[in-house]
Amino acid sequence: MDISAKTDYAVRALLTLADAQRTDARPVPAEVLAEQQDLPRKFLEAILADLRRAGLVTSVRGAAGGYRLARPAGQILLGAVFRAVDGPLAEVRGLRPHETAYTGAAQHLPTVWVAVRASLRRVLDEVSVEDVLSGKLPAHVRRLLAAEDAWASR
Amino acid sequence: MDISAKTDYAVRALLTLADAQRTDARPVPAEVLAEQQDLPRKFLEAILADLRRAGLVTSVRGAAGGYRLARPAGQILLGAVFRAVDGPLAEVRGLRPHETAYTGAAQHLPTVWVAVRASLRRVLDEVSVEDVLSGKLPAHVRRLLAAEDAWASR
DNA sequence: GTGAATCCTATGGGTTAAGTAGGGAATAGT
DNA sequence: ACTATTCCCTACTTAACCCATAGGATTCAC
Repeated sequence: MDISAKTDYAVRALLTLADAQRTDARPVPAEVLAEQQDLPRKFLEAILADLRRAGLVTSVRGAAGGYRLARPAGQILLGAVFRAVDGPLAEVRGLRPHETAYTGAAQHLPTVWVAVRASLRRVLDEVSVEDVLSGKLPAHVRRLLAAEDAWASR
Repeated sequence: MDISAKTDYAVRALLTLADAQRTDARPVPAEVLAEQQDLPRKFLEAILADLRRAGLVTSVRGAAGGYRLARPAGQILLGAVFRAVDGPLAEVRGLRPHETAYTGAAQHLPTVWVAVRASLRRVLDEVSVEDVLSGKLPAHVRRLLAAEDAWASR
């Protein structure tokens, strides 16, 4: 699982947007988002375009323009952000996990790939931008973090 | 999460190897593994070299040579296979999840990345080659698969 | 109309993924 | 000793992708 710079930037931009909207309803220019999280502005623009096409943000053109969350931060799931900028959560050689097929000793492998995807969904489709902003993650996610070596390398 | 062809091939080769060893102790040539799972032979050779360096298989050179599992299939975890051929399970812009650092609204983001990694570990570091071969996955993995839409796209 | 901002298309450089090619080194069977 | 088999190693290729950047066209508040 390589979380791309694109996805990382997208989440950070949305967090910054969510934070700004708590005190100010005006749209936030890409330039400001880029500054606050130290992101390359032109690249960020392309990412915001993806997020707009996916319906996660809305944009306002012209002077005093910028970006807004398309809905409350609590209703924007990280899974949606991943899919918007990087496509499906899990793929195996370009196939969706449930589309893979094998013969012989590898017969049951699709089950494993589907389980991998399901475990990603359990995190990404149940954590919202609001959750991350406030640091209050769902209980079952906190339970994952409680594993003794969750913060250690392997 | 893109599961690479390399990783896919590695797991399939190990499954085939485990299967063969249930009835025959002789080492299995790369050519045979390639045939049985329809993998490009030369590419597979490179992958088997990774697995050998990681201590997952042993090799025997010369006529009547081939590959063997370095230990019982029940003691080879998928996580080890992933790491052997593709490096760390999760990375963010080239960093390990626990090494990421952010300011401002993204403060709590490392927690999320660590949770993502933890959830992958819960599957990959608890399922062995033997489990996949027999189709008998651990209970908590089967529970993931029981989610109503585990097999559906999103 | 002017300046601020998004939107669109094109482009580039570097890295990686996936696979190929060719031959050297070891070994079992004869 | 010879031969066929098989692993081992280095180098190469080809295409795709990732991470941007450039330059302008369009929209809009004032």
